[in-house]
Parts: sequence; C-alpha cells; structure tokens
Amino acid sequence: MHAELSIDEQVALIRRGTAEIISEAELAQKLDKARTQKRPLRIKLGLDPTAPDIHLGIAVVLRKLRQFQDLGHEVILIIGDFTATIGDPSGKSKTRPQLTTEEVKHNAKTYADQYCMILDETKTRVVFNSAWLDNMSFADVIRLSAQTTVARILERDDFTNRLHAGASIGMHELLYPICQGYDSVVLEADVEMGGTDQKFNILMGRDLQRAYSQEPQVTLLMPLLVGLDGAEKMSKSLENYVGIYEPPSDMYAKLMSIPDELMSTYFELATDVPLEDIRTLEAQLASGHLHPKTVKQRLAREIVTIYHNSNAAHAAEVEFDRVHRDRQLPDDLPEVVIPTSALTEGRIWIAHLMQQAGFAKSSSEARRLVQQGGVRLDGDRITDPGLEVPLQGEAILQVGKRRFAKVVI
RNA sequence: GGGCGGAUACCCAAGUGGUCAACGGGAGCAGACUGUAAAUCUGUUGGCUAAGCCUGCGGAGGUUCAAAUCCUUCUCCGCCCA
Repeated sequence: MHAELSIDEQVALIRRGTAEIISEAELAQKLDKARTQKRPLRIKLGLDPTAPDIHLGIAVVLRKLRQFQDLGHEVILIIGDFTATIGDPSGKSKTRPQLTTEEVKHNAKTYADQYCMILDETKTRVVFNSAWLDNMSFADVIRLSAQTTVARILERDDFTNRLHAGASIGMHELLYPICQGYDSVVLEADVEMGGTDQKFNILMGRDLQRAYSQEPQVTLLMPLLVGLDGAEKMSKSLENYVGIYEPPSDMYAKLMSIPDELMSTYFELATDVPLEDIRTLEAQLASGHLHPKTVKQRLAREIVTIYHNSNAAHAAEVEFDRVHRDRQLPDDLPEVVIPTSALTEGRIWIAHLMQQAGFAKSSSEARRLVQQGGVRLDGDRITDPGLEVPLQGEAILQVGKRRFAKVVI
C-alpha cells in the first residue's frame, strides 16, 4: 500500500506516536534490506492472554502493527500461553496470579477472534509460545539462563523496587524476561513491539538474539494509553477502558468522559487524524477559538468511526447530547421485567425494584441512593426509602445520571 | 535451621478489653456546580422492609459479663542470622 514510500518516509510514518525506537537507524537499515531482498520483516508482538478483551490501549499497538502490514511486512502475534502461566511481573508491585492452562487457552482464543478487527489477517501469523517453551528440558532452561546474569535481571525496576520494599519475588518471575526474549530467538524477529512497560523484556530479546548469533530485533515502544480515569493506564481490571467491540453509544459516552488534558494524546494514539491537524486543534483550544467539548466530540466521533462507521458515530452523538446535555431519556431503554410474584398487592418496595433492575447490589445500597436523591421514577425524584411502588403497566426507573431502565410487569 | 515482626473493609492505613460496623487517606457511588468531564463543595460506602437486629478485623479454638484488641494453635508473608 505504501510501498512507494522512501525509507525515510516509512520511518517517519512508523515514528508517529511511538515512545521510543531502539534504534531508528537499525529500523531504517532493516526496512531497506527488506526492500532490496524482497523479504517482509517479521514484527513480533507478545499478547498476554489474561485479559482477552481488546481495548483502545492495546489497539494503540495493534494499529501500529497494521501500519507495518500496510508497508508489506508480516506480523507475528505470540499468544503467551506458556508465559501467562508464570505471570509477567512488569509494572506489578506484587506477584501475579498464575493462570491455569484451561483459562489461558480460552482467553487466547478470544484474542484470535478479535485481532482481525484491526490487523490484516492475510499478513498475520498467530503462534503460541507453549509450542517451544513447553518442550524445553531442564537442561535447556539452564543453558538459556546462562546467557544472562542475576545483576542484569535485577536491573529491572519492578524487581529492584520489590526487593527494596521487602516484597516477595518468585524465582519463576526472574525467568519471565528470558522466556519472552527466547521467543524472539525462535521466531527470528526483526522488530518487537510493546508498551513502554515492556522495554526490559524486549531488550532482553536483543541480548539473547546476539547470544544466538542473530541480528538483534529493533525495539519499538508505544506509550501506555491512559485510561478514562485520567490517571492509570487503560486496563480491563481497572475498568477504565473502552473496548473496541463496545456499542457506538457506550464508546462515545466513555470517550466524552475523559479529562480534557488527555484529548491530544488520544487523538495522536487512537485516531488517524494527521499530526498537523492535531497541533492546529491544540492551538485553537489554547486560544479559545474552539470549545473543548466540540473537540472532544470530534475525538469521540473519530474513534467510533474507526470501529463502527460514521453513521453510527453520528447517531451516538445525537443520543449523547439528548441524554447528557438535554437530560432526556435515552433512545432505547433496557427493559426489566418484574415477575408478578415479586409484587405484593400490586406493589413493590423501591429498594427491591432497584435490585431487580441491577441498579443496587443490596437493599442497603438502594436505600442510600434514595436518601441521596439519586433515584427517579417516571421523572419524579423519590425521597422515601420505604416507598412501596404501585406497579401497573410500565414505569421508567432512573438511578444516578446515566442508569435508566423501563420496568414492565 | 535459629531469632524477630506482620496479616484490619475495594486499596493504603489507625485502633492493643467495653464509648467499634471500626479514625484518616485514596478510590467508588450520589447530590450541587458545569461543557459531559475535570476541579471544587456536600453526603455516602457490611447485610437485613431497619429508631432495631445479624454478620464482621487471616483460619480454628479458648479466657471474659464483654475481644479487632488477651491466650493456644494453624496458614501465609516479611526481616535478620546461619
């Protein structure tokens, strides 16, 4: 697709959004060699099958891989089914739980079903690292371990910090970077991609490749996308993520909730809006020519368009304005059917109604919400936590600003 | 192998016999304000048709009128020495 680009142009394209490339010169060299030898580069990405839902954070890396594919290269996704049983200690302050083989297999399959949303399937190979790691003998492991030193492994921040803080470090965790690095050796990877938290592991791959007389892989690191909370990196477990399979309206609303300061990062990492345009937007925001909300709406539209289409993005925007700006009811309300058995003489306690609708985990919580004025029935605020609601036909239950349900018998 | 210290709610962290459903911070939730957010302010955060009752401070026992607090034991974790 971009095969006519010069090497410099290709490097510039790849550079967008990256946090670090080790090194650009090596990358240019490899790109050049690939062109003259007509051999696509092997771009490696290790995926951790612990959290199988692809979100915008992982998409940052996948989209970069897609650029490589568009330049004619091959992507190898390594499902770390073997290494997941160890648990990558990266960025963790404590030992990760080890997954069972069954859990890993299941998660890995989900990934494989999802990556094609972003990647070009014809240029993607999916491999499981258990294919070679499973079969290593203890002697093999010892030989491999001999390629590095304890001091080298302990250079890693997470380990040093934990050691210092008196936290436990499992022996097996020390082997994690070696396993991942060995993957690169087996695959003879030309480039390994990852988030900045993967720097150490990826660099270990370079060391091991040299030890096995291979040309070391280029290390390409993407920034970790900050999640919706504006503080932590986007991750499933922190529930601050936008999944690429989410419905347009959810995706749109979630994106509108990011702090303003995050907008340009999101534009740069999660959309295809050209860098010059992003700089223009920033300038107009700074000078007050553009309202932050209009810019954020553009962002939300751009992203929804990537994973759905522009019509869906537009519809999501209309919906969002209606619910959040105009405080109207959403278009389609989830319906909650209340069995007649839950009624006493045609009435139901408000707390139980809320629980039925899934808006409160306990009647205590429901009470609190009522007392705090967060509950409305057919638009009227409810103040009495003991209220017995007479139910006939249907009613609109609202809890907080964004949870709605149509209650029917 | 020996010595010492620790485990409290979503997380961090007070509390060392009753006044403790448990200080404080973070985070979450709700309300106000907004631009949808952020920031700010306020309230709230075990359960139960509740001015009451039940469960609860790593697990299991025990002492006591009364235990998160004392004793025994078990599990897990850290530190120091070998």
